[in-house]
Amino acid sequence: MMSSSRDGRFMTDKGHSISLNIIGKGTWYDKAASELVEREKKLGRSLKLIRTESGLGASGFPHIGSLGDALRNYAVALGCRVQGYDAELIAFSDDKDGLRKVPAGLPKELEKWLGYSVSTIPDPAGDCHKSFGAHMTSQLLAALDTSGADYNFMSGFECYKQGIFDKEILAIMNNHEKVGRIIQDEIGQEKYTEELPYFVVCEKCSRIYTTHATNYHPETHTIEYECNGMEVRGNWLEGCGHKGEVDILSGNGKLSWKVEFAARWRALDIRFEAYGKDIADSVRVNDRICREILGWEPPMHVQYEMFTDRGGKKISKSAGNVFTPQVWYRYGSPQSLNLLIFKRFVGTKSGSVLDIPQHMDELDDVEDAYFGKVKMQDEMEKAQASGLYEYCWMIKPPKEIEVHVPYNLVLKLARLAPKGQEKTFIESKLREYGYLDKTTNGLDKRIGYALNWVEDFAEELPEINLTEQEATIVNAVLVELRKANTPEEYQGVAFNAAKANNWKPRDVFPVVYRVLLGKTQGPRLGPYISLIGKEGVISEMENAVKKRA
RNA sequence: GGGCUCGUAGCUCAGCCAGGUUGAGCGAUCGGCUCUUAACCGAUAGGCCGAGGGUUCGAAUCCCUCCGAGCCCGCCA
Repeated sequence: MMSSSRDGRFMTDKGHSISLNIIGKGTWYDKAASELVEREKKLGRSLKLIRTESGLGASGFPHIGSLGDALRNYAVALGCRVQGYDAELIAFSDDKDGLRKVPAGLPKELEKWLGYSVSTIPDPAGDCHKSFGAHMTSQLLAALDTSGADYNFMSGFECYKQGIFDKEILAIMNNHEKVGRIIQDEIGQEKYTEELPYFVVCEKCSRIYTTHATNYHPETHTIEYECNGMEVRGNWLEGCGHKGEVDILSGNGKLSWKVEFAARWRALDIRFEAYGKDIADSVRVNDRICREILGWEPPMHVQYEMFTDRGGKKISKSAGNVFTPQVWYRYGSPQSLNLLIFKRFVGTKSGSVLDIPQHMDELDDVEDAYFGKVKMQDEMEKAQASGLYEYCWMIKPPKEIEVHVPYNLVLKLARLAPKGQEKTFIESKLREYGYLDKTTNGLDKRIGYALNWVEDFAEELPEINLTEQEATIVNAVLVELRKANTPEEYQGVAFNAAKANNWKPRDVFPVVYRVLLGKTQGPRLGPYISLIGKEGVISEMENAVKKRA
């Protein structure tokens, strides 16, 4: 039935028409939200508030992937809002988890805290937060704030303390044999056919990962445990030997991950959770626990690929040189990082600082689509690009377009810019190239990002080792330069030097640029010398010649 | 052993969800920007979309099989 002009190419040459309805803003998130709403309707659940969830790791520095998980889940909540439903992201901190490994970059002394809940370990950065876990979580929450997301924060530690999961804990413990069978059935892990899926905090040594819980007493809802040690990430944590019995509703422990998601989903009424493929097995188990033990249909899922660095290796929370959102924000805008995260829901993507220029430019492209600055023949294509832009701004896009300058151009100018006059130099060049004709909105920020980049990734200037002939050339240029006094005259010095000695200009310029910039190419000399100052250039050239001698 | 992703121009990738004449950036070649260069502008070259089958009026796109590359899980959380 569709054949109006706005459907463009969807009318085929043979006259077949294809129905096309753009869902929401036309992005993956709109599609997922739409499916989610349909699913909930079929299940007959309330649509008053649709909750999505992201687990916030609290045992290491949050990296780009941690933010990616939270933002993908947030975007589905946004998609629900676009459809007209109330929705929110639950940002759930896994701060009841124990410390399993000292994160790279932190002192070895922290090893004494291995096995303790991260909420009971002091903040390694000093007194800025009340615990190790709180410090790590706050980093991710800060990134979420910068990204523009809103969320409902919950602490696992507090949830256990307040008894939020009591009903679920009881249901799981009362059926722990069936739970053990499900785990074995799904992933072949036999551990929980013998043990209870609950980690007790040892009453004597206060550690959570050294205890084994074996006997459950339903009438008192207590479990017996023994602190006899456990292997954690290849290291043996020796137990203190204590034997005891605790109330599982006391908050003195936590559910194993193999069953905790399920408890969270039902207790917090979670309807959607995207997850990285590294925890695919746990999610599969939890789906069955949720359905078969808790009698509640688990949330809709989407599995996505892990972020990888340029070498294709997983970015690990505990590996060194963690690529955190804060690092990205130093060289690129929050929206450009949102774009990296949002542009594909499931596919592999690299998460490297090297991607920042590309994403800054790509954001300009989708901004053009949103503001109608580019013609797109296809309604769907246009909707997807401008929709993506809106999601990058969390559906609150700015009213005015920003200045668009290729990031690599600003970088190049930033590299060439004379010290102390970076901003003036870059701005004047960009004006010369005609980039600032329409607006300078956002220019300062862009220059700032590029300057940060150059400051942090400055390439070592290669040793300027002039040959005898090159030294002669430099000396000849020096002769001319001493006579010159205006930008116009500066511009002529290389040519005059060439003429006077019967060289070609192309023999002279590379040498001059190498002395001044360490490269064989560079900006127009006249204005550049005038910006740096004649005296500075003369002394640099003299030094280069002197070094040779 | 279980699962996932990718394979499209010399290179890096986009397009695939929701089928309708494959695009971009870089690189290459040539030209323009009143003298070299960066940048910018213009033009040209370059792809049986990994292979084979299926569905369809029509497949890079959906389904199956195979080949190749990579990742996750197979401790624990």
